[in-house]
Amino acid sequence: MKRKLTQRGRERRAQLMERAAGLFAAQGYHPTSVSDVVESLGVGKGVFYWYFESKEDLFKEILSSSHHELRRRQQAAIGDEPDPLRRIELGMRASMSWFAENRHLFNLFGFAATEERFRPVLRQNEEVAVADVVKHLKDAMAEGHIPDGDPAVLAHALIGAGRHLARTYLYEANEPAEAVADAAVSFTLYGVNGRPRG
Amino acid sequence: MKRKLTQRGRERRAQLMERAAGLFAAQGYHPTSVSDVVESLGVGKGVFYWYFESKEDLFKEILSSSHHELRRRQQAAIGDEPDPLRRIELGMRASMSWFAENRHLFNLFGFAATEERFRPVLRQNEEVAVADVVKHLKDAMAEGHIPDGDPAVLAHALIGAGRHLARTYLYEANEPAEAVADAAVSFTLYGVNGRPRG
Amino acid sequence: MKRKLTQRGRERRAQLMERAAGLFAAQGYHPTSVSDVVESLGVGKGVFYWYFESKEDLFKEILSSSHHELRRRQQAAIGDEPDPLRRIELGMRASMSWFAENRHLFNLFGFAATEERFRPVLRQNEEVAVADVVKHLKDAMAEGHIPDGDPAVLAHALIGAGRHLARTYLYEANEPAEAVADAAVSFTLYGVNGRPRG
Amino acid sequence: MKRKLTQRGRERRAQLMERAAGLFAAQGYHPTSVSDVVESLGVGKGVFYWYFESKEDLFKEILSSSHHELRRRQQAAIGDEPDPLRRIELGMRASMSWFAENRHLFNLFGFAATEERFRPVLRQNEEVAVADVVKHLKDAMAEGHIPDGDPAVLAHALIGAGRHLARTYLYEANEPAEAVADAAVSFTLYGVNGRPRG
DNA sequence: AATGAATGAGGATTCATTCAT
DNA sequence: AATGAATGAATCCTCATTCAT
Repeated sequence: MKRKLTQRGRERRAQLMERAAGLFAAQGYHPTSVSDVVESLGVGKGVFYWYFESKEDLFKEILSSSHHELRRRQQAAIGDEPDPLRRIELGMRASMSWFAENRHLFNLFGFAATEERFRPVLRQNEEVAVADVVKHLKDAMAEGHIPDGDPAVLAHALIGAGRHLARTYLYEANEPAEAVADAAVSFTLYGVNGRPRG
Repeated sequence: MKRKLTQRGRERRAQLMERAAGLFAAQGYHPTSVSDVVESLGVGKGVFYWYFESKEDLFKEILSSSHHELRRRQQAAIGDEPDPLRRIELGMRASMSWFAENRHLFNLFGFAATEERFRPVLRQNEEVAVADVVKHLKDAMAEGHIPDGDPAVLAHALIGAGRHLARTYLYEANEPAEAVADAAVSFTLYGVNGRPRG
Repeated sequence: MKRKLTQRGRERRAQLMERAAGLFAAQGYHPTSVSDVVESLGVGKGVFYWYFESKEDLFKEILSSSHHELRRRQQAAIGDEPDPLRRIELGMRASMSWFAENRHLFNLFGFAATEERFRPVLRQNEEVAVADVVKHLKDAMAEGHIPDGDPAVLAHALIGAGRHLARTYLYEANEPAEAVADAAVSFTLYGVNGRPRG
Repeated sequence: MKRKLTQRGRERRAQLMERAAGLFAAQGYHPTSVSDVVESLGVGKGVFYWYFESKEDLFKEILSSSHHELRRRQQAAIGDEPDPLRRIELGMRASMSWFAENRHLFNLFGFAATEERFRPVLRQNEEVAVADVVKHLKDAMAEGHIPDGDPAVLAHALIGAGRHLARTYLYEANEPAEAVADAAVSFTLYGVNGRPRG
């Protein structure tokens, strides 16, 4: 598959993904047909299969490319900040603002978890995310900012907490991203340190 | 619809629901066909439509009847316990053990949230659950066990926390129900009281 | 099949036929299910198959028994009237009043003509009706009331005209039966004689 | 729906309609399945739903497009004939020859009258037909060719008579179209004038 | 790159009919 | 005579995918 795409081709592809993500989130993956997607863009069906191997493939692409995008946001926010705990905070804030802008994706990830064939993508996203955080945590430990411990467990907890807060307060309760980010950061660092810093 | 069912009929119906719930949880709602369900029971396709109006109807039935069952478990556990906080604790423990036995339902509820037509059922379940807890909380406030506050907010928090812990530790991490129940109870009462009791 | 039926049995059977005729006329033969019929009477499905071999059989029964009923009405009206032309007139008037009372059957006969399997019943009804009229016409010719001619052709014309007038004015235009009968009788005798009797 | 069709597409669509009309007429609407139609053309099932929304939709299309075709025939026959009574005659003759070529449609229209959902289409066809004739009748009255009267009533009578003659003599008795047309025209003009023109 | 057309397996649902009680 | 339950073929329709142009 892997076509070489022109600029225009890349735009078309992105357009299809975005439209599909919106429809999947609104109506569900299965209730949304490939026809729905292409018709809503006013193009023929061939277009779809020019850019994607299958509907399933498209969905997986959405899942992983969303994660890529989120990660780019985190990295941009972190820049070359030297303090590892501060890097974690910046990443968390960036994530929260991205979640806020992409609330509809919660449904997609929620759905993906219910079918076996999509779980591998979720797992892979997860691994990448954990590895990122683990890196900062190890640095923090090495530099003595936080007590030693299993960085993977901490990373999972941290990510899980952030995601849960996002889902609960951004998606379900519609709170402002700023406030949720504050809560997440505070909880995160508390948790990481084991107790409030005096 | 509303048929008069004999004993045998009620059993068949329950059997269909249980089998369908299992398949839906394992493969997803859409990928599971009505044929899958009836064939796995070795009965004709008509049987399904004798007991349910549609596949959608069956799924809604599963959602709400699961909630009914959970609630029966809570009520049985609570009995006529007079202390309202203790009632909450008993309810939480009962829920946790039910969650442990019905881990597969997490997938169903997760999926239900992704399609508009199923959300009303979820909302209704939620309302009932909240009302139950609110009752106990009001009693606890009236009797001076906990400070006054908005009982609905507390109830939501309590239920949300319990459900999240269950999903995280029972479903994803496979911890023993007992341990998770302890954590949930402790967290719950902390939260309710605003601080640890000395 | 041919069961020996008790009085109650005959009533049940008649009740089923009447209800079915009503539903068939209102919704169409195919869109009306056997379940519709029995449910609308609040009885089980077994009842239906106790009295009729099949849905098709029931419909044929309705067609031919309706015709029987009409014929009984005609014969009762004719009694032992000696004048053959008067017998035709009385038969026509009786038919018209029966048509008026059973307007809904037009739909059934109209439908029956569209499916091959029901046409034989219609044809048989037709033959009986024609034979009846032919008898009177032959008498009228023998007695010199009308000129000789092919009585079968005349009978067909006569029946066709009557039926068309009934459909047009009773069913579609909702005219009173009396008036339509007058028109039919007048037309009929005109036609038979070739010109008005001075 | 409303697709843009290529030449080939329009042909396919017409082919489907013609084949379906034939099968519906021969076997009845309900006994003819969508599979029957597509299989008899050796095409896939999806083709049907590419061109029609549903079986019901197709049937309605047949009903109204048949009427359109008949009307086109009438208009072609009438051309720019200036005499309104002559226009009616030409229309009647054209209709009769079209009826003769499309005898099978009698069954379809007969069936359509037996189910509520199809009656609106029949009614609409009727209205158009009546309006056409009314126009000519009004002209004829204005020009003094026929006495004043309610043109709608006359139009209904005229159409009804023509249709009945067609059904009786073309469809049931298989007479030649010419002869039936003569009879219809003669009857029609007699009727319109109230008596033969000297 | 893109379109209209076509495929055909698969899915939900209906329903005439039969069966056990 | 009658009921609730069961059967399973048949039906309409959908839709991911492919093809010809």
